[in-house]
Amino acid sequence: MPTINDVSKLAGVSKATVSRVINNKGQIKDSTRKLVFQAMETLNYKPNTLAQALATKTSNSIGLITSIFDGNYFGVLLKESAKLADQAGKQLIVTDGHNDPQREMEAIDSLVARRCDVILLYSRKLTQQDFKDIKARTSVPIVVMNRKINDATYYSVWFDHFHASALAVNHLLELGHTTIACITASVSSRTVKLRYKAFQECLKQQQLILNKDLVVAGDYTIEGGYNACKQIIAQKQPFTALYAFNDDMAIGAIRALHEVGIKVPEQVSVVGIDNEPFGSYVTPSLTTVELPIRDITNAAMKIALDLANGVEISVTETTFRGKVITRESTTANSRSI
Amino acid sequence: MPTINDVSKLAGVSKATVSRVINNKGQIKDSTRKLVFQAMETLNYKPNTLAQALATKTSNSIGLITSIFDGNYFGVLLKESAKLADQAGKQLIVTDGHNDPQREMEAIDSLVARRCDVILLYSRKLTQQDFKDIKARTSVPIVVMNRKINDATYYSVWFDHFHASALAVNHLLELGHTTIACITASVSSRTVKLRYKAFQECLKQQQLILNKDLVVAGDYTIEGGYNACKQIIAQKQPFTALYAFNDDMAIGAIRALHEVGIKVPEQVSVVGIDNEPFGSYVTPSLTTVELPIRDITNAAMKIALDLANGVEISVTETTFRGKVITRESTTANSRSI
DNA sequence: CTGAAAGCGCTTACAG
DNA sequence: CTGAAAGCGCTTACAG
Repeated sequence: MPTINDVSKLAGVSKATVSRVINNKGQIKDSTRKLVFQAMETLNYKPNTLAQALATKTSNSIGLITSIFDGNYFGVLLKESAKLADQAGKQLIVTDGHNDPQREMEAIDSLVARRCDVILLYSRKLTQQDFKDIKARTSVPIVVMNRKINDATYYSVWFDHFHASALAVNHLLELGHTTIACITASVSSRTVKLRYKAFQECLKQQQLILNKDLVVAGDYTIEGGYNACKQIIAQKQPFTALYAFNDDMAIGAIRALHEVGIKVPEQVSVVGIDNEPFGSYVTPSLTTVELPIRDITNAAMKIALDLANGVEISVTETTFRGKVITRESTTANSRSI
Repeated sequence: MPTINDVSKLAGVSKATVSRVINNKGQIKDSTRKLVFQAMETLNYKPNTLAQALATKTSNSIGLITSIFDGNYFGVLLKESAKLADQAGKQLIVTDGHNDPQREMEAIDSLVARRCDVILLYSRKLTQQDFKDIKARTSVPIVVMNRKINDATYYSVWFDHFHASALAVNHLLELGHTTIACITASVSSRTVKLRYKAFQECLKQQQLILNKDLVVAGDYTIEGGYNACKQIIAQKQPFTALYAFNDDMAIGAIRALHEVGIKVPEQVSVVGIDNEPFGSYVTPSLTTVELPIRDITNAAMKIALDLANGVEISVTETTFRGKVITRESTTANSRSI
């Protein structure tokens, strides 16, 4: 690979001058600029980004830590991030947090070691204490996605998962359902806790009793939803609605109900969360809560890029809310009419 | 951020010695090693990866260029890559090729400028000539995924898309279908061409006529398949089977058929490609061709890591083949019995 | 408008 | 076993 020295020799100027034309800085005679361009051209020279980073102390890179790699949700998150990073001339370094607090910490260390300008952390497992510890170790700005952080030194962009969950549950309640089965998630994340809490509170508000036999944890996959629903059915207890913590599990549940001859939505209404694209194409089409993943990604990246460019940022917390998409899988509770 | 100099001062040794303990190279007295470790600990020192890269001329990073961000397929590709890179102590830099040859070229340049040890290129648009040009510009090893390259200086790992397509078509032919509608793809990629060619040739082999009115292009989305199928239906020409170039479009097509009262599979059999997880959970469940995306990613990453580590590699081309997964959406052609 | 020199934070022969 | 010095490929005051 040719270096700046090769270019400077061929062009017959100092490397300082070459550097200036590369970065378009300072005054340079047109004729020498031309000379340098020619030399770069014939050598097919590309400045070594690593050396530039070392000299300027900015790496022009953004680190992204995530543990989610499934579904439309993640694809949008990543495509949008890559696009925005690209537009800003930054490179995106993607790291798997393995859904484990320890590994997420290591991922941060590794991105810090690489001197990322800023880190995007889509975290599910770190505790508030962990977040404190991180700040003690590094001064690299961190934008946390999907979590609300009680610490003004963080920038966080998150979904109001309590609200999203309440939307789903209230949708069923409004349709007159009073016995609602629930497929929660086995991962113990803040998101799951908030969603479950909303489920409890919404029932409570209507003075309804939460039957724990009708609550089973899945693993966010279609199959997990299928299995969880089988377990619920095996309880042999009546229910007229089912709420799954994501669309994949809702689809699995519908399949399980279908297999034992329970009709959706005539006998059981089903609602999910995520608004996966296939939801409007399955039969029956799926009622769900849409989370604005594109918006959240854009907001997070905008903050990240501002931070990388040293722009002052005043808002440290941004909240996004979902909305119900009503389709065929939910209907009024016939038994309560 | 503390540097190696800070550590060396605090520990009272030269930075050469610090470097040695960091990299565990050469002989070091236990006592001084301890001293250095202590200093690193109290300063919370992390070596600057960029400086290391500059000094050693290896960046310990792998570039990945892709244009696909949808579906399970991409999630597996990315998760697997991230995991393997991580295990090997490499970082993964992800770049969007924007499904455009020009942009893919720029993406390569940018990864080369960052001195990636090796580049993984999931390309859909570059021509054989483009591949030649790239080689003239850079000596960074490139592993091409999803394409067969007629150039031994490349390493390529690809699906036999002709074969996969033939599997789908022959599956329908074996069930006695003779008039088969086809939802192809509007993107003009090598993959699409190969799949269409297989469609043509399989029909030809059975001396069947290909009715072009029954061939419509979609855009790989569910909605695209839905619209394409509407167009096909609007032709008012009989067909007993439909082959879509991916599962998403197949699902959309089933929905369109459903809406006009055409029963799947009783009146029309439908087959897709990809084996998306939801395929076994929709109604009717979807017959499809599974492409071993996990295998192909592993193979590509293994080659990439070997290249990064200077291991000699003898195989420059690896081919993977899919297999039919038969489910409910296809059945024997009743009219031909 | 341009060059010589110092510096970014590491590694690695070379000497001892 | 350890240190001084040169070098990786850039940038950027400083001088002229």
